[in-house]
Amino acid sequence: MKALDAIDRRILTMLQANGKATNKEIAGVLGMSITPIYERIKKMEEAGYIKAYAAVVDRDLLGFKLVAYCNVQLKEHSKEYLEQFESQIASLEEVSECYHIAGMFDYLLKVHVQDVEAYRAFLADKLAALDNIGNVQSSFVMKPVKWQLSLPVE
Amino acid sequence: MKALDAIDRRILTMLQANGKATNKEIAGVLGMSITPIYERIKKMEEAGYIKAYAAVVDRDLLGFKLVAYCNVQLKEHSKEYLEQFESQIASLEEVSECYHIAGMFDYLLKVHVQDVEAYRAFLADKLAALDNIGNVQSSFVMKPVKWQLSLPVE
DNA sequence: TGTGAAAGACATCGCGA
DNA sequence: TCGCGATGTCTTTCACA
Repeated sequence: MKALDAIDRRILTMLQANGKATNKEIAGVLGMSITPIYERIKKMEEAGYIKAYAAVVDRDLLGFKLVAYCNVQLKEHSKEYLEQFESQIASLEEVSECYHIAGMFDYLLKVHVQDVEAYRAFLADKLAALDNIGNVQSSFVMKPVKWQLSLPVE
Repeated sequence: MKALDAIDRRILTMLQANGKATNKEIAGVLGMSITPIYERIKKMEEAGYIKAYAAVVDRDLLGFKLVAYCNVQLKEHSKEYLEQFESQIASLEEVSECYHIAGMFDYLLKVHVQDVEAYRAFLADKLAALDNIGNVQSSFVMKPVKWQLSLPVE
């Protein structure tokens, strides 16, 4: 697929804001008929520009009262150790995101738990249970100031 | 709305994985008919358990080659300064997430930009242009190890 | 590429158990 | 609360400009 044009990008913006927007709605806003909208979306899905559609749930209502970002420094940095750590971390359900980062730490984890006690249990029983964990520094989210899934594609 | 039961949670799991899953598909998996699925989803939408539906786009394909987490320490911490910083940050399109955190810094920003130069420009022209910015420490994402939007609701 | 129309699938809403 | 059936809407495809 070629690069996206302005129309594709406007469609993406609308779908990021509302994944259930109908082709008809989009066509109406863009002043086009339904078919080209349908075909453009299909192509962007096939080309991977649109990776998925998802329902966004409310963390608080579902009882995940505590979100923490957890910076981790490993002791050993050989390839085997990194791969081992990554596969172990990926299997922890509390960890929704994990990045290998460049900076003062090796990995950054985003952790969702019910409360502070659950976070303590996560650190003590799961994270610290892994070999090779060096320094760990946690930041607790007190207030989300901004959260948007969408990227400014236009 | 009362608390979610096991069926609601299974529905949420499916919708988090695929926001376009049809009621028919879900009904089939859960061994129920379409109507109760439809009504349960409707109730979860109205009660706010489901906040939105969104298309998930591919950052890399769209040219956002650099993701950075940026820890910010402010100089002044009076209410007015915090509110001013938050409203200014929220208007920056590079910032997809911003949290007021407890820990070694005051705020954590997630920043999406095209490349390192764009990040430098963001820091120099936008972030540093704000009053009241003290210490700033950035971590660059080298490799996403795990990324999931969904929460383990079951 | 885009438009318009037609067929099929789905969401939505009564009614009954 | 759930299951079934009717209706309107959307998706999907096809012929054509």
